Amino acid sequence: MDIAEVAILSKGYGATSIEEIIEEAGITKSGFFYHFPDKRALALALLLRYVEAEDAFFDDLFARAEELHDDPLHAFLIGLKLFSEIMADLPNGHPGCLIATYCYNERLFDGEIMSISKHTMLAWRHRFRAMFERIADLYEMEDPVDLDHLADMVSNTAEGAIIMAKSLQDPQIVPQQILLLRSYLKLLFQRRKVQ
Amino acid sequence: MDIAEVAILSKGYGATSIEEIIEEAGITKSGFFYHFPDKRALALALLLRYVEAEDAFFDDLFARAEELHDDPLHAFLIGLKLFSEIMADLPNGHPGCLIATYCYNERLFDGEIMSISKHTMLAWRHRFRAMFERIADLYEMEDPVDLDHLADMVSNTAEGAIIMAKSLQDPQIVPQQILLLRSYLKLLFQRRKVQ
DNA sequence: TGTACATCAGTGAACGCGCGTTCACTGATGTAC
DNA sequence: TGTACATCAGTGAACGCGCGTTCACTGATGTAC
Repeated sequence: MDIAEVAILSKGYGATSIEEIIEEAGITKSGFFYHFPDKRALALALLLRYVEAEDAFFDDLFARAEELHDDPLHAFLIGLKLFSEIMADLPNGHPGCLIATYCYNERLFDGEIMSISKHTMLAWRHRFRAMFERIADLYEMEDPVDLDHLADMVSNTAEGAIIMAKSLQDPQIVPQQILLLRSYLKLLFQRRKVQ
Repeated sequence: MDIAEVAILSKGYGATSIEEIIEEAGITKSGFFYHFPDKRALALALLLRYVEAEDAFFDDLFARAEELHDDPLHAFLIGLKLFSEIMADLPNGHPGCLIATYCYNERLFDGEIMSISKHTMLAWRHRFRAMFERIADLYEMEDPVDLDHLADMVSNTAEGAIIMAKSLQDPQIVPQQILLLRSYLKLLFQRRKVQ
């Protein structure tokens, strides 16, 4: 249930009881255990669903951006702009990243969930690295940095911004920080086009 | 107790029981309640202690950096370099940020704890903003960005990197991301010194 | 078309455990006179 | 210096509650012949 995701994102996994999820879902506790063998199966199902949704989101986002500009750098910059606009328009701000919650609850989970988190982060690294490689083929970097680190910086910015936004109760921090990442990439690549 | 901080950082507040804290501390449960009126008093005490330690850490760090260079930009870049080196040398990586844990457990806490988190983040913003203002007096920005956003980017980078490092089980991500922030500031300010 | 059975999508009541909290107490140390 | 009392730093046992989980069950729908 989507209700469970909201609850876990605002209270943490260990502090979210099945009781309150089913109450909001209007189901009985036995009904819950009909669908999930135990509580960690819920955690797993939520994570898989979340990862899939995020992947689809980034697929769409950068596909749209690439429609708008042929150059990989400008397409990426447009993608970040679109990303920041979407984040700015979320009525209650970004609800939180499940992977971040799970990572601050790591001792509660078995290896499987931590392994999925890890591989999701690695998949994001590869996604963005591939995009940066295409950019670096066309543009010389102003300050040579590792492309894996740069790829991680995209996830990093989002994860950090979500925490800042929650702590400061200001959802606009997410789009602001995305635009700062965009500013960095502009300065890093834009100046020198190869040949 | 410091034991409580480690436990909370790896399991979350709601999922950390007093029982396991006292077991590791070698104290009885009644002994715990002699020191703290209830569990949330522990959360509060830990947060205050954590914030004080972080503030002292940044005071020291940038004081040392300013001893090494008079120019505010170069002093800041040196500070970030030192920061990244300290993070790289932590044997088990950064244990986690209490504010981040608490923010992903927000529904468990009263307004006081969330308010302290918020004001701590604001204090960090002011700290870094003041440093960027001194830099911006001497250097023209290559891409004009809001100094509050830029100040937030420092905390943002650290918060995000801690999550990435935990998820990917690679502590070196924290220093890597700090150095990327440093790279951005170099490109943003370094090129054009005023007059 | 009717009957028999199987599966699906749950329900309701009960379980044992561990949690946060309370409370009456205790032995060691400090202070007054 | 000795005694009386006060405070400090806990202890031990018990509490009630809510949690995750189990299990025997039930009514509605689907399928076979």
